[in-house]
Amino acid sequence: MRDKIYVHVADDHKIVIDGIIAVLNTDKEIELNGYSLNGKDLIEWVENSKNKADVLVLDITMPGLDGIGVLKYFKKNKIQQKVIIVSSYDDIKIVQEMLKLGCKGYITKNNAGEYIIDAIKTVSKGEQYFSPNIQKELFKILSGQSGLDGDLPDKFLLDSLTGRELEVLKLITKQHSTQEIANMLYVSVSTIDTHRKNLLRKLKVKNSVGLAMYAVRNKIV
Amino acid sequence: MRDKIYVHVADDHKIVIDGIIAVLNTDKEIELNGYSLNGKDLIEWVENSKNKADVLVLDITMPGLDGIGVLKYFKKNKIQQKVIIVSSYDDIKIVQEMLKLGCKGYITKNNAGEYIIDAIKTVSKGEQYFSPNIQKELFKILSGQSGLDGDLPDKFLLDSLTGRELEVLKLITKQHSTQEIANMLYVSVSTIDTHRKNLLRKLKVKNSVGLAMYAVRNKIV
DNA sequence: TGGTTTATCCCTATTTATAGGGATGCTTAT
DNA sequence: ATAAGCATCCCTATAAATAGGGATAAACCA
Repeated sequence: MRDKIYVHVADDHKIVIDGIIAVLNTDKEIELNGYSLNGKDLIEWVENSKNKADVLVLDITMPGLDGIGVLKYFKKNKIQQKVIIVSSYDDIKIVQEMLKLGCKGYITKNNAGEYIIDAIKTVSKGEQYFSPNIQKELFKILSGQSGLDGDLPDKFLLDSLTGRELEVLKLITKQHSTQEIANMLYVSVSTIDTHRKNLLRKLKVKNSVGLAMYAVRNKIV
Repeated sequence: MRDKIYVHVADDHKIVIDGIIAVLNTDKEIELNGYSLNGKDLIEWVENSKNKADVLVLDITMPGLDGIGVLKYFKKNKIQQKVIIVSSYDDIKIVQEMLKLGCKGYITKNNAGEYIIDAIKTVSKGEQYFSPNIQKELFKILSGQSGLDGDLPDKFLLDSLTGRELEVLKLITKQHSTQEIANMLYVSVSTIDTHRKNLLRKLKVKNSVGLAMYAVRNKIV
């Protein structure tokens, strides 16, 4: 067993990585073992580094392949990695989603600095770690005070869209009519109508303007 | 004149502040003079600190009162503060908007660490500073390579909208129908129809989705 | 004062979008 | 193997948006 805990960090904002590095440097047991600015680089690093990191610290939101995508990749390819999610979201449903995907720890960005060292040490021992505010939420669930029947935030609605729906959504944001989209995709107007209907339902918006707003706010376009 | 440059940072994510602090600590000329986690706290600090900071470093997106709101407050109350915006957005129109509101520097988050010290030193001397990627965009604008042969930049289109049209545009982006908007503004459907018609013409877009895209891209919403 | 803009309203007509419903092959996952 | 999800298509209706046109009172500014 190594005497140090090797950590790899991934976040699309370099300044956040700088912050994490600054915090991690205060602890002599923890050693930073490189960082990645997006999910693709991270996976490449993991695949090529022969598992040189004990713990991965990931942001959820990254351009291209994000934290969710990385966890999915790990799950699919049966890669055993201890992952701590650092996220802006303090929504308990997202935490659950991440846990399902196999992450071992979850801390929110607003108090990451305080708890990240604890999180890394705990997770490296094979245990789970959640920052206190998340723990509080988890406790609410266990004690039956939750609102688990509520809605998931936008980011997770996006996951529920099929490839075709996403394609149609993009064309809608380009101001194309249903007829035009049907022509472009060589299908009937009915088909696009159905796709749009499903989009409205899934994204819980009222009309095509809502679809456009959703798309632009979630950086689909 | 003081021998050090005093800096105050505001960002809703503590970890980002940690990152900025870590970077600023590498320079002995710069001294951190507190931080705020939201716009309200920042303004309070500025009002009560008798201008003890030479430069303010602000995130655009913060809960409650954000960077934009802070700049507007400064402008309205004629508070002279050198503000550097640190933002995730690299959209030139947002930069323009910030400049109009009186900010002196603009750097993107993805390379904030690299340029923030330069930015602070430059701005503290009374000059403006933009990170290289933003400079590049600005240069494109100035050299007329930004686009389009004949079309006015969005910013000028925006100026041509009347107050009422802007109001209607905002309600459209909130997914309200013409009928609903008419009820809200206590006017007839015909009136809103006319406003929408004029919006489509002035902004040169095809439909309400186009209006929404315009609005969100120009930070109207 | 006279011209311009703004906000308001109306008409006709066509096209598009929204809201239900149901149905059928085809692939994917358990 | 059988259930679930996906992409495709159809039907009936109504609501809403788009595209022309024109009109008027009030406010604004030169």
